Amino acid sequence: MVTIRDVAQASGVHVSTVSRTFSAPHLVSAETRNRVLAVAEGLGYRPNRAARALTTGRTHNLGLIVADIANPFFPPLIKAAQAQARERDYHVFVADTDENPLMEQELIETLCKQVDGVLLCSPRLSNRVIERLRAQVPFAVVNRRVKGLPTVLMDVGQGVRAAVEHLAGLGHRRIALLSGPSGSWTSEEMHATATDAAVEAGVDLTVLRPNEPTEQGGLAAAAAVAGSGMTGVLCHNDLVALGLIEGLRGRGLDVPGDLSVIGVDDSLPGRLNRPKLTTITMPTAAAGRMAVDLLLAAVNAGDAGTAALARLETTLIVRESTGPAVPAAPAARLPAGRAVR
Amino acid sequence: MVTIRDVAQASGVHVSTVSRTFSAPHLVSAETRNRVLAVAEGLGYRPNRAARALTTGRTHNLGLIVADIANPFFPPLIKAAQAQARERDYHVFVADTDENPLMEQELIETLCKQVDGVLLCSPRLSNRVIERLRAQVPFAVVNRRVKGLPTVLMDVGQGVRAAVEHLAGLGHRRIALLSGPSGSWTSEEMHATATDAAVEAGVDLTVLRPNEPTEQGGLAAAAAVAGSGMTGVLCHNDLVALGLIEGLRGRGLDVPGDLSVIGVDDSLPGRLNRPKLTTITMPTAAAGRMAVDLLLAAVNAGDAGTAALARLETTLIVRESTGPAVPAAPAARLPAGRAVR
DNA sequence: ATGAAAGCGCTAACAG
DNA sequence: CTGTTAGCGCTTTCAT
Repeated sequence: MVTIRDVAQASGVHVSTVSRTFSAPHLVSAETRNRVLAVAEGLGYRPNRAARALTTGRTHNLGLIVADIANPFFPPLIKAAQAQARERDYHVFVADTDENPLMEQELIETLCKQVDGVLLCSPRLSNRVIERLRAQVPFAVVNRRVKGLPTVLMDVGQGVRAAVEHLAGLGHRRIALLSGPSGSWTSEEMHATATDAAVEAGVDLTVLRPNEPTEQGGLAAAAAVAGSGMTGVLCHNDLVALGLIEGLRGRGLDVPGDLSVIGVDDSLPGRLNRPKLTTITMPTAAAGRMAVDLLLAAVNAGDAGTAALARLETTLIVRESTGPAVPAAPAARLPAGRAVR
Repeated sequence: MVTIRDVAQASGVHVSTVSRTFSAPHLVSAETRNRVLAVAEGLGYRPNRAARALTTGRTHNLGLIVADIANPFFPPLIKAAQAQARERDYHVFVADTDENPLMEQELIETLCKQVDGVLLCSPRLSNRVIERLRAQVPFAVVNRRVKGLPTVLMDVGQGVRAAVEHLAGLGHRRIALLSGPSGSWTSEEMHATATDAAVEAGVDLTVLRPNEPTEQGGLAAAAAVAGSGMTGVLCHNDLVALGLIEGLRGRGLDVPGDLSVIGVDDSLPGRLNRPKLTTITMPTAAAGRMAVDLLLAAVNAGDAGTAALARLETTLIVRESTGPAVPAAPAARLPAGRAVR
């Protein structure tokens, strides 16, 4: 292993000069700097960040904790966060908690010594625990409100409102919300906004909860939806929507012919599905970048700065899984298109 | 920050005793050990891994480098690798190269000082460079053959052979291989095996290459496939297959009615698609676990051990995107089902 | 602008 | 079994 000492020796200067060449180049004469740089290059020298961390207290590492790497919601976020971090000369540890709060806590505690900050994505941990842990290491949070922490929220409410209006506009009078796990900020937000929007649009909303946030959850919910008279369904995410469509199909129901289904995430499976899923985009990549920047800002500000809160817009993308309502029961048949409102 | 020194002071022993309590407990009397442990617990002491690394030379970190986190092939592998690593008390840096070899090299070089080993997944780097870099840090490789390096191969050949036989059995006489980027081990392997298998099965194989390994690549290839007389297509991965199906559909061609399409990966989008994609499973999770274990073995053996090579089996999963061949041209109509062989 | 020296948190011989 | 000491690679005063 080639160290700062080797470089110093080979270029005939003291170690501190080499150190400065890398961490405070302006304090070194151009001539010396170039010589040192050349020698370092030749020797293949790379600063040891761990050793540097020991003196500076800065590891230049970040921790990124997610519930489930394999959930298609996360990869774009991870990718963006990791890219943004590297842009800022940070490396990132990625850890998966398997949706387990204890694992999450354990992870934070073992990771915190090697990172300058931790990014929590849709954490399952209680706010209480997060607030306690926060003494150990700076946090930033995605899709969760924790008092005083830098936060990035993907404002699913906007999209939900648009989705409800879209369904109402297509003549759907009875709609369902297939809610996700309770305790999730996104779930609560969806629930609250959908309830409001339904009242405003004059449609009837039934909340079915909680559902596994997976294809299985959607599949299982098909039983409750089919034959219930509800013709429009807003699902917790694309996976649930896809599962629901599958389950409905198994019961001889067509989407969008018989029912309209909307997902959330704008994930790859939804885009590739037939019918292409009408969905609410979650700006996951932007959230990842943003969160890294807020986290880094918090890290560099110490406890000084006020915690930033970024709300990212979501929008409804209308594709093929929604269409005009077809009354299931002998109800008044409405003209196709915008019947209500 | 609470250090080993604080614990030593508070429990009335010397720092080295505290150190031993954590890194070599058997060298400390039960009584002392318990006292130290209790004090440490009370103070919330956590060993600083970076500092430890400085003396031991072991960081207990691993680097995991992939071409594209958002490609659905990788997340299950990342998840499994990361879980396995944690099981062994290792943390993992995850980095995305954006399919860029230079980025890959740069990443390896900056990461290598903070990790005990690097896991390269489907690397885009040339073997020459990898072999040079290997002096810096131990490697393990997934889906690439590099002389002397611990390797995990997902033996796509088995699946490809089965796929070709499956198509032949369904009466397809002219089949296409939508190959991926050249230089990829998996691509080459698919190419070689498909060629062999086609000869053995007595079918005509046309290789279309190279294609972007994405939905777009498949979509673009639809033009070349439609009306070519080829009725069975084996694609580089599920995404390509899905794109192809989409493109075919746009040209009024039905899958599996008019053509049969097979993917590779058994990814989520393929499972959720209609028709459900016939595909070759890639045991990505197993590969991730395995690769971590081989890497750790290499790390602990120094340069001693012989480089292990693990070949993981792949198998064909027949779902809905393949069916009996329907001769496009006035060829002899064969009985449905297994017509050939 | 550069050198000297101390020290970050921890481990690893070596004594005792 | 425990204390002493030196040092990992690097940064950072403080001198010069």
